Amino acid sequence: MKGEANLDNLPVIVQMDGTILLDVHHEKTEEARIILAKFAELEKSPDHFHTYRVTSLSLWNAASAGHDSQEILRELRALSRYEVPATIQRLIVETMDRYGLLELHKGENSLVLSSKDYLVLQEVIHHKSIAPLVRKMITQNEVEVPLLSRGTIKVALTKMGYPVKDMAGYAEGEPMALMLKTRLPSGKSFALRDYQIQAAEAFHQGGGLSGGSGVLTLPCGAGKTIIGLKAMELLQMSTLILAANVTAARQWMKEILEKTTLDASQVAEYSGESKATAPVTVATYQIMSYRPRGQDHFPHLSLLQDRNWGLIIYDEVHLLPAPVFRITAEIQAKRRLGLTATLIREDGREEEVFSLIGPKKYDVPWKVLESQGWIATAVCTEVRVQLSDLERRIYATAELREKAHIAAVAAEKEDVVEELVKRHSNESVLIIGQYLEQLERIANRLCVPLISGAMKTRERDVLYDQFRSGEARVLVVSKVANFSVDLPDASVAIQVSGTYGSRQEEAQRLGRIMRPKQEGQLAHFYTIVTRETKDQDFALSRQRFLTEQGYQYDIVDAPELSVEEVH
DNA sequence: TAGCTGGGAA
DNA sequence: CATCATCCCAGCTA
Repeated sequence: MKGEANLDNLPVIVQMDGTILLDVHHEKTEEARIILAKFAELEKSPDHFHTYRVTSLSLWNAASAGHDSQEILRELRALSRYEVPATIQRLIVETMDRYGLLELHKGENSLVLSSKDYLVLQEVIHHKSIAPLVRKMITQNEVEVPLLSRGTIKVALTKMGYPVKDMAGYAEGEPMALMLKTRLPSGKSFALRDYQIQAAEAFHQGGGLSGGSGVLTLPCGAGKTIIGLKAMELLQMSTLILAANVTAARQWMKEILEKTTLDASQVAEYSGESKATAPVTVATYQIMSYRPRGQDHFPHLSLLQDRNWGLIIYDEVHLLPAPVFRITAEIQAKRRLGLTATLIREDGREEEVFSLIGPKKYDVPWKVLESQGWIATAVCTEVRVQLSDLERRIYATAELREKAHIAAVAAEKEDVVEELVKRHSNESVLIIGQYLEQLERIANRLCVPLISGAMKTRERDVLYDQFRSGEARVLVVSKVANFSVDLPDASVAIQVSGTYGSRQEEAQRLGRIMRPKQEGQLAHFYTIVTRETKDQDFALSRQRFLTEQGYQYDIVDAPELSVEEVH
């Protein structure tokens, strides 16, 4: 397996079982990564070869984003060291070509499920999950399905491997005139970036048919809100926006008032605090999924149907809770836009996002935005520490569930934090972790403030302001860092511990330092990991998403940290 | 009526 | 795999 590096070699090896190996030490690695990201998911990222896997979903998303199977094959062949196995070529072509084999159209007071290939249609309508939904045959190639089954049938068809292209169109919502401003209240001129326009148009194109529902995946800091506003401008219809928390909801309202011609009377917040509605209403996921104790209905969920929305925006669609999925299945005639930095859900319900919100319409790899200067160039480093002898003894005898905790709060991590803060003595530093006791110790040792969930919003704001102005250079933050939109940007982030293997958490945290820096200045992301423990497994799993996006982690052992670094 | 606190959910 | 978040509501005070 040792790379007898012949420079003419190519970086990719496609194996018989459908996994794809990527040689990490090859001049074409970065180029290959961008291509693989279109249609494959990164599975493992050990030191020398990264493993990708093509899944049905990754291929259908690729198909939906406008790539065709021949293009994918051509690019894959051009990167492959050996011939791509015929079975894998066939798998890619067959899976991708299945997307669009079935279509859903609008009929008279019903839906029409059709296929060019009547055998495929026969096969699916006799399946036990589909058969009860079929009302009658129309022709050999078409069957009638009730309007109300639109969501159910899409989920069922995806599950059985035949994703249907939904061409049944949308209900026109209540009209609402708005335009994006070209000059902001501050006096600054305002224009969308090319990729923002492309993303909004990728969502909208096809107008009433295939366009109008789908997901856009863009890095943190790429301006997802602005793309949402552009979609609203393209549609000119009343809009319901669902956000992950109240702060994010208010951020949307602020941006709408600042960047569009809508005024305050046309924008409302629907949350625990305010139950207002308006042509543009912003609500939280939590209020949608609120259920009084002991009852089985969701009193606020009807907001989705109460008004004649022309568009529903699902911000951070990877966080969408189960009840909202359920109701979304019932409102498939409404246009839906999902926005996220990652399609990964830690609960594995990616298929439902695909079926019910829509397939992926557009994405930009982080590295591409980095090369265009829209986000900072980040250097990721994994620093490995060891348990002390005492800790090791405790670890050895601890119960499985205790082990992760012990490894995560290893004392040596705190030395490393101090060292890193010293090294970046002229930069703003965020120290992010999960265990409060550990964070408290770090804050005390460095004499810097700690922000945790227990701290009142008002107090947090004071500290955020000090951090922004440079009065405070270092902040220690708990999981609030994962959600708080108000958390100021920094140029260095140090992660001391994280949730199990949450990939999206890692992405959020890196996002904290992604705002473009002054000429030539780099952003630094450190993650501190305890060697030979659970901590290391978790770290690997967390890093998968960013590796997929083209980031590489340099691995450094803690004692060597003080050695002069070359950057 | 606003503002705080505590419980419960997932 | 447990922990720490968040949000929503009810109930209290003034």
